[in-house]
Amino acid sequence: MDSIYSDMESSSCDRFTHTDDEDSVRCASPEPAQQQQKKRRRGRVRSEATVQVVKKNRRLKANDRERNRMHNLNDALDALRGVLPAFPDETKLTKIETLRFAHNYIWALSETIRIADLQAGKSGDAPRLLSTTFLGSAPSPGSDSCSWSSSGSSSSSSPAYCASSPGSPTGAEDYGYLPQDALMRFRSFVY
DNA sequence: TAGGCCATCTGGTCCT
DNA sequence: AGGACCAGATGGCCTA
Repeated sequence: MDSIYSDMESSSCDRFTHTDDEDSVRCASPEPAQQQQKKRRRGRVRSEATVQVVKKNRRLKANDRERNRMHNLNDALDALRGVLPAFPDETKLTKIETLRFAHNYIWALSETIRIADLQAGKSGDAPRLLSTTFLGSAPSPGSDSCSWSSSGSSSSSSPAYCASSPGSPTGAEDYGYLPQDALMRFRSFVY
């Protein structure tokens, strides 16, 4: 990072001079005083060096905003991790794992509610769906595990990420979005 | 050491 | 004009 800026300064404005007491950057003026006065009278004429300084400051501000934006995004991801079922000693889910897991989790909850509505007052099967959906033994709407996707208004469609790497929510042994041992513990947790 | 994940910088584009 | 958003590039850290 420092190298980038030092690069910028050295290459784009070789008239820059650095003062020892501050971080500011200045450009030495090679022009005679008379010429400078003319420019000043004409108004908003900026030297090339000044333009470079302005550009650099804008870039630094933009970097700062971008950093904050990404921090906000990460905070939101952390909040999402916080509401997903997890274990205290579990390693933190990666970003993509968090998103996929959340997607599947929401779908499973929706399915649970739907089944519960359908079987209201009949049986206590609904709570089992949540666990079986995550853990691989959920009944699949299609014979192949992941060829089905959420399209249209069907509430029983599977997560759209089903077929995407790294994991399939319906394959018993392939759960790229959750560590294997976590799945084993999650199984007992949900049940 | 290769590969995965992440933070950051950067330039482009769109919007207000 | 300036800010938000996005995607690509880059380099650091960690793990198998």
